[in-house]
Amino acid sequence: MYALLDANNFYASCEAALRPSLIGRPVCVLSNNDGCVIARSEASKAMGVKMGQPYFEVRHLEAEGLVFLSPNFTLYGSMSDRVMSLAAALGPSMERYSIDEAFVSLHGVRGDQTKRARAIRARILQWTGIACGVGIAQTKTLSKFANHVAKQADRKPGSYPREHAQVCNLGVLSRADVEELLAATEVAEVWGVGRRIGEQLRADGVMTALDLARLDPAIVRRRWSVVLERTVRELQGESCIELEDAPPAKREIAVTRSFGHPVTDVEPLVEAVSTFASRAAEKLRKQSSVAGLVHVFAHTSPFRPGPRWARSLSVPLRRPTADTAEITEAAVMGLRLMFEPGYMLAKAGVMLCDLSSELHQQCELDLEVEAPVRDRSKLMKAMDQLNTRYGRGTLQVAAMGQQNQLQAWQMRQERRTPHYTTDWRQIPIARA
DNA sequence: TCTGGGGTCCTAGGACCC
DNA sequence: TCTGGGGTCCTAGGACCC
Repeated sequence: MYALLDANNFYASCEAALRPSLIGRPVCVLSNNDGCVIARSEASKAMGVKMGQPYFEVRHLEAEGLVFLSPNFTLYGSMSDRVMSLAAALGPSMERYSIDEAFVSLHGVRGDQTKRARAIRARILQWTGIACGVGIAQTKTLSKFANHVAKQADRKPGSYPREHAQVCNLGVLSRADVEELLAATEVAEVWGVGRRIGEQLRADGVMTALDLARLDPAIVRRRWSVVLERTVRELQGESCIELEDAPPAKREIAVTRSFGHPVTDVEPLVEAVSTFASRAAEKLRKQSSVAGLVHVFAHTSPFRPGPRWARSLSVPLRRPTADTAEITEAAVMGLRLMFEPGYMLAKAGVMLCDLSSELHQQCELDLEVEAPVRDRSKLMKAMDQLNTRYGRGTLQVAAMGQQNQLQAWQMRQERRTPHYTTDWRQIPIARA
């Protein structure tokens, strides 16, 4: 059995926990640069604000008392830590699925699981001010579904039977009762069914979660995919998706942002990309990985008229590294190579790919006896510790001058190590 | 004027090899 | 004069999640 615990309107709830005057009021949290709505309190949903809706479309609702807030991701992160540490009491192992959701294995947990979940839910609400819903069932997909029922029954009277509000345990229901709940749920609400597949399913007459659960997995595999087949099996009670209590290291790391105002010149872009690369390198070191490839991209807004421009470029690193300066240098290098002036750029980003374990890297370095590189690695660790303690950006790697960067890069090419296989002059410029 | 920022997995098709 | 077939690896793109 699995439990899925999910905080209600998480970012909006965090803000209300910090400022109790917001409780019960219509509140929306906006994305970076106040671009669009990324979280809504119940009262703001009732006013018709949609998830992801641009701020300028709903701004007029301020006059009706709707409060718009810029995001405070540091706050949400620490609130998440507190909620999760309390949720961990549900069972022997837990997977943090997102900032506001966790799957908990209930394997070996005895006694009344519904009662236990209600007690823990109440504790989380009392100690953090965050309200959660809990779904309990045989598989992850069914526990997601149970969680959906728990939340809807709580806030939309009449949607599902009242007794399932806040905590819904499918494990104690009869098969007929579970099917009744599935039949009352649109197919697109099922975890793993998105907009596209949802449309196709409806076109084929599969309207509810029960319709989907009654399909033959083999046919689903042929008609759609193995992914949807797994979803069907999970809805039928066959567990196909395991709990990942020790999350695998990320296979790629991205830092990307939309700009508050369009950017047309290369220098501000270099500054932005340097910041992204630096943040990405920090994330990389946090999971003790090194990257083999730096991917940098920039593009104009897809929503605005005017000439479109979108490019990206992959820069292979001489050797896998987690060094901020080397990664930043590669990203800026790539940016300068692909940049063309005269476009209103709306977004840019840096992605680190070909990630591998730092331990593996250490072995290679020991073989090479490259002391300066090991010292740099220690320097990076010290920098991360300082920045964790005194706040992000306390200590940064100073950007080298443009000419210096080009020269340094070219010099390295000339005396490149055997690990380096690609000549940057041959890197194709990808056009998107 | 103004439209988020991350991630994952799967598949199809091309390149390459024997 | 002749132009296969199967396996593997890689990449791009699509679909999904929050």
